Amino acid sequence: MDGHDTCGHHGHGPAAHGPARTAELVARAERLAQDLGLQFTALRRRTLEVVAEEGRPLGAYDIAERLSAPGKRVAAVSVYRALDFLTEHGLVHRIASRNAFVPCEHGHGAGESAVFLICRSCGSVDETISAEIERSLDRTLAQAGFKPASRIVEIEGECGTCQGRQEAG
Amino acid sequence: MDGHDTCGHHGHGPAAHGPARTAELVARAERLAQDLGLQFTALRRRTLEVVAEEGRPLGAYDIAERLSAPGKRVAAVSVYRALDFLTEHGLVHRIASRNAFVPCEHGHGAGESAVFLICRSCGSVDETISAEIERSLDRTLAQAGFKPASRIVEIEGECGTCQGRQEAG
DNA sequence: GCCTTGCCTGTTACAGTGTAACGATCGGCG
DNA sequence: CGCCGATCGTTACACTGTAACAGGCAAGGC
Ligand SMILES: [Zn+2]
Ligand SMILES: [Zn+2]
Ligand SMILES: [Zn+2]
Ligand SMILES: [Zn+2]
Repeated sequence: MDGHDTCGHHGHGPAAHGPARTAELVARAERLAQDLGLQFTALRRRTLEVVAEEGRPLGAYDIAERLSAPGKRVAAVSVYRALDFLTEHGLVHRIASRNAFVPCEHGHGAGESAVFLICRSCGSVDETISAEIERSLDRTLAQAGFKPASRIVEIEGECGTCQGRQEAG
Repeated sequence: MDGHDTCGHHGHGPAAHGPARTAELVARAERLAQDLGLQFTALRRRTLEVVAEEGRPLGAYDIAERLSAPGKRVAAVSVYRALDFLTEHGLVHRIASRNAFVPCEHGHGAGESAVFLICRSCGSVDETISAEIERSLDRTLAQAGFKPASRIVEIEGECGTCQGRQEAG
């Protein structure tokens, strides 16, 4: 019953989606690993937490920097491998137009594809699911005789919060 | 009356869209430059021709290589600038998921956004326009209070030609 | 216990993508 | 001529992503 709630703040600050969302995602990852016999390792967990706690798309090198400590440096290549795992299982999504990653906000199956609304002003990314868009796409693909495997739908523009801000300012 | 004709071959070979399509695109560019008082320079023209004559998405560095002659090397940065011009005016499109560029096949206005069907087997890219998808997207965006500026819709999968090929082979 | 196997991670090196900055060139205009 | 704007050449650099190889570690068979 949440739909596309957008959380009301849109990431105007580092607080992001909060620890609640993060814990939810981690729990989902643990269930998933349990069920499929996969390893939800410490690196994968920390990578997921970093992505989930940031309120905007993060590059792999940014993630590596956040995971690194003065004595313990995490190389970007390790982050890429963790991100491969997380994206394959739908825990994070890659934003192709930004070369960056965001946490999944919906727990959708592999069949449902998401629409990403990317704000040019504040950099927030909102993930929504629309059955109507799915149907339109499926119809067009069937008509063209094209068998889809993965879908990328990314809209750049201005989110509701930033529109109000500009009008008021 | 062409719609999404797909040309029947889907780029299975270097012949691409043929010189006819290329000339058509160049003519469109010249009209556009004439009307808006822009400069359709030699570099921009040659870049457009290279992209149009290839039957698959080309990277900027590939384009630079094709434009270079033994004594005259074209740097990638120049190609990027030419591509900026061409994409801004809808003559070529950038495929975000491939970091590559394809010629526009439709002459659509800035308002109409395209759907790109990218075949994983043969690498061809088919550009289609669907008013139905546009409407679905607009409705979803309006509902979310999001003001769109540009849209990216890229579907990866298998084109009709390659499906038939695999069944038959 | 010990060895093998598979998976994950660390490390290095490298290829590919994209941009910033500066200077030269060219054409239009007073 | 001198100025100005746009384009282009050149260099240098930052960012993104992958290949290849070595070490660690847990599980399972002997
Ligand atoms: Zn998701
Ligand atoms: Zn915003
Ligand atoms: Zn087009
Ligand atoms: Zn194909």
